Amino acid sequence: MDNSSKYDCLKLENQLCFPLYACSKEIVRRYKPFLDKLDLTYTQYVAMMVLWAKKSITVKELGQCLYLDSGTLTPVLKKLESKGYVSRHRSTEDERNLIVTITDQGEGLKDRAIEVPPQIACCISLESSEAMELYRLLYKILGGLDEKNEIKA
Amino acid sequence: MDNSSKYDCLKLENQLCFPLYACSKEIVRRYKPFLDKLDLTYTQYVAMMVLWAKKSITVKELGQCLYLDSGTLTPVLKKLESKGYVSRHRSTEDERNLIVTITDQGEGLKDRAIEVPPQIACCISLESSEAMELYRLLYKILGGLDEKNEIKA
DNA sequence: TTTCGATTAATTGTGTACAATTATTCAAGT
DNA sequence: ACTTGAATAATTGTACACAATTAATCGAAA
Repeated sequence: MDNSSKYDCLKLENQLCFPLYACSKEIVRRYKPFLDKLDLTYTQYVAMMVLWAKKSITVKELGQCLYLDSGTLTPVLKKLESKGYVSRHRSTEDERNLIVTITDQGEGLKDRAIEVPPQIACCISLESSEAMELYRLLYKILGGLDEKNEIKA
Repeated sequence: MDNSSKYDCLKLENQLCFPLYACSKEIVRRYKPFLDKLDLTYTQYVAMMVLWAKKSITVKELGQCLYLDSGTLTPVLKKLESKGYVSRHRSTEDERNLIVTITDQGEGLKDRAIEVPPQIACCISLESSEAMELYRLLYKILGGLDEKNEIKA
């Protein structure tokens, strides 16, 4: 018999966003014990990742990398500054821009941070090919969302 | 030439968790204009989804459905109660349990809520088969995480 | 040069998330 | 009945996340 109803789209198990939300949340939670050892939260950790690669970046650019705005980043970066991992200075060419620069101490964290990704990887129960496909699909969605933003912008 | 280094695992573009985190966040943000019309946040919306299906549930069970604890759910459910969408009562058999029940008004929201999923779906730039594969992969990860929890429990 | 719109961070206010703790209730065994 | 340990929700404290607003700066056009 047919149990379908017009309300089926409202069932949690028929949603795609919900497992995305739950999965993200649960994995970030798994990071905590490892990041605690570095005195970092997950948000601080991804910000440091950008800085380990770029050394120096404006808040605006960092926000574009991380999909975060200054409302979120300002307190995060102040926290990282208070821990001595980054410094914050206004650009001399354009004082509207705040430039975040990694410190030697922040650079030093890198060697301890490389222990983290393998320990997270092993709690993701996917085959390598599945992980790659998941990666592709997520960036395909993000790319689609970005496009729609550009239209607005 | 080979540019690889032992720090490659710390690059944002080599992470699987980051696009998961960003994608979840960005899609939830896309819900906002639609959920505003229902006077719901995303968390309140997923809680209502469970209640539209189950009518009545304990906070503990709801938390298991949504991967949330009472620290998050208590204020969310109090908010939904203040809006008149649910009622909250202690179980008479076991007063430790708080039972959340949907009200007629909460039930009434359902007809307006069915407008939401199609409008979100159209901003997810995936083929139907890709969406199904993404769904499968996300639940595979969630299942793996749950298993590891059960060992601890 | 003055003005005015745009850009950028910071601030404000609301609402999650979650770890840790607390308070209440239950149940099993004494 | 009493005690003790487990279970459940609520509370507390910290840290995002984001919309909306504000403040400072820049740049281009009048």
